[in-house]
This record gives sequence, C-alpha cells and structure tokens, in this order.
Amino acid sequence: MKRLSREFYNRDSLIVAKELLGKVLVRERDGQKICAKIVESEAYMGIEDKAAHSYGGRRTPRVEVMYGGPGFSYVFMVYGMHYCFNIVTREEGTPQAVLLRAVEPIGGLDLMAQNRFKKTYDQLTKSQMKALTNGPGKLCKALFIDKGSNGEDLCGSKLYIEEGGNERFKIVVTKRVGIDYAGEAKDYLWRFYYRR
DNA sequence: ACCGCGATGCCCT
DNA sequence: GGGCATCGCGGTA
Repeated sequence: MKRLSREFYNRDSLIVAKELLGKVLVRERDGQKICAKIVESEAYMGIEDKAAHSYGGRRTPRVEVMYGGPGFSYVFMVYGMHYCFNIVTREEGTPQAVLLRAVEPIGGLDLMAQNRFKKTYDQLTKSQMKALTNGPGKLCKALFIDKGSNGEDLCGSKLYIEEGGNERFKIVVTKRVGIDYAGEAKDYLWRFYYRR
C-alpha cells in the first residue's frame, strides 16, 4: 500500500482528522510489523483552540514539535502513565495536530497482545480483545509508542500511515473528549469516528 | 451497563 | 504545587 505523503499532512487538522479514518497505521520495530486501521481521531486546531497545547501560541519544549512542520509525531504523557499519539499537521510555524483515539487491529496481533497484556492474542479474554486498541493510551501501548517516538518522521520507516482499503463507511462527528477545561471549545464537533 | 475513584509522573506557573 | 487530550478496577444494578 502507498504511504501517505508529506503533503497529505500539510492541511488543516479538521481535514486530516477526517481523512485519516480508514487509513492504516503501521509500526515497524525489531524487524516486526504491526498494522491497525484508524477508526477515531480528534482535531486540535492550534493557536485558536483552547483545548490545544499550543493554544495562544504557547511554545514550550513539550509542544515544540507541533511547530516543526507536517507529518511528524507529537507524543506526550498524560496522567503520569499513559501516552497520546498525535500527527502534526500544517506548515512549519502553524502548530496543529490530530490525536489518534482508536485503531482496529489488522496485523501483528500477538505483538499487540504482548505489549498490552503479556499474553498471546489467543490467550486474551473477550474484554481484553475488545479493549486492545480502543483508546489513545491503549493504542500507544499496543503499538509501542512512547516518549521515544516523539518527533518521529511519519514519512520514514518506523512509524507511518498507508492508504487503506476501499470499504465504504460513514463518519460520525461529535464533541472531543476530556477537555472540560477548554471553555467554549469543549463543545466543538472536532472528533470523528468510523462507522461500519 | 454505568459510575466513581485512585494511580502516578511530568510539565509549566 | 496544580492539573492533566486516560485507564482499569470494584462497586452497585
């Protein structure tokens, strides 16, 4: 499958967040490969978005990568124990990003099961199977995405995104999650997920 | 099924 | 020192 180009990412997060649905996130590590379909995303619109880490032009060491240009990863820690994986969008100096909130396992099932639960895929309970990659922190753990993947070039060969299949689907549009601190921005319909 | 809560570390004021 | 772009558990139904 064809890898997404730098230009794909060089657009508003609202567009990229929607278009990433159905695409395939690929993680290569130690000669092994994990693939998963992107099924939920959120747009963070930068300077003007009270929910974004770069709101108001905030530029600290943590968010620096958001200013560096499209197609790089922004990985940060939340609640002291989970990571969130974002894709930086827009040109250098315009700090937008898309948060991946959920993916669906396609390949490398045993690797994901090991990373999450220290078991083979077959050994997972039903609920563990369902919860394998259905949250931002969970998908990071399953795909071995942590601090070390911050600033990774998604046009490279360790962590990247490919075109998906041609399956038809709908996009459900809702409010973003976990941003009650963001004033009126908490109600913006900037969360998207794959239906069917 | 839904709800409440504690875990735990880093970032930024 | 306050607060998090979360998760999983254990309680009540």
